[in-house]
Amino acid sequence: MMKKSPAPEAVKAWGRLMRVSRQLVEKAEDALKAGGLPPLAWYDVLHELAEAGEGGLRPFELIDRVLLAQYNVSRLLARLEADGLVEKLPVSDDGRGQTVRITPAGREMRRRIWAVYGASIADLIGDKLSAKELEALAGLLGRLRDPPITE
Amino acid sequence: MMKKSPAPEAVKAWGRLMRVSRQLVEKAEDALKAGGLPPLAWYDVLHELAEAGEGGLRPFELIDRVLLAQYNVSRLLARLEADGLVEKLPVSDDGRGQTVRITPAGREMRRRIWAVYGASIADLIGDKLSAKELEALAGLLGRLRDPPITE
DNA sequence: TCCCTGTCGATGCAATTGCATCTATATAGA
DNA sequence: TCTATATAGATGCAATTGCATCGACAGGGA
Repeated sequence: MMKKSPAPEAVKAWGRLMRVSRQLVEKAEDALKAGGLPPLAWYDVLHELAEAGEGGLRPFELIDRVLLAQYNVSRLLARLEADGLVEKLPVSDDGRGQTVRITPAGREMRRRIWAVYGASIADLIGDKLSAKELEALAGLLGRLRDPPITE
Repeated sequence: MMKKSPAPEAVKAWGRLMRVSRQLVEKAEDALKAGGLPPLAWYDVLHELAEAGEGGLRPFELIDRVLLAQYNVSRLLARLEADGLVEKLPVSDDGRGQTVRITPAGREMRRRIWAVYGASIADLIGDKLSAKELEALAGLLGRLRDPPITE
């Protein structure tokens, strides 16, 4: 079995991607912490649930949207529920499952997190690249996604 | 105090960056795990130490290179030492500190990890973008770094 | 109907991480 | 010199994460 060697350009881009993404996440998380707000993962889940609307989402649907492991979603939802940010509803046609819906308090929390998170995004990347460059970046990253996005 | 709102292009690029980087890290880590190899962080440290050569590095120098918290470096080095991959030497002119040097076994481990890690890089990004595109990506990411790289 | 297999979501336990703090040494200033 | 402050690195403890598994229900086939 033959193992590939990556091109030098690939190694360089990989290194940058790893370092930059970690730096950015860390700074965004720090900003939230400084504001007494919960971690980014909370935002991601609240965001998805807010987009899903009144119908809510099944936990397993959340899993691939937010890219978290099943047990992490399970525990994160338990915390969100304990804080009154989401509610779990039994689902009629599947006795195993449940539907998770965002509450008004959850929407408010999402808004508060966004005030800080959005500002971080503006600071960390919005101010550093032009609109064209940001689109170019998004385009390149889209092709690395799984599944890839071919715009 | 006025909070900025990010441009839509910035939000889109941010979202892609977050999702793609997590996906890629996860896949690379999975490949290592499947090969019975230690996590990426081990590679990063062994790599820096290998580059540093016989002189080794002080733990605090490692901290900003690998972007890990001080306590994580401390514990990671303890594990690497327990596995015989690095050795800690007292440093003459500073009684608080130590110098960490990679051992032959450490170099060998680095080589083994790279066989898998490098192949992941080739698969995950080398095969998806051209050399020109990879350079463009690295260039854009470099400007997001702290400190930014202006090539 | 009764398995058998698959999926949904939760959880016990071990490993890892984060936070705060500690010890030891260095350095600067009175 | 003596004291105060800063830096290097380690570590106790709590919170989080990963892994494996579990219990409950669904769906299909005999």
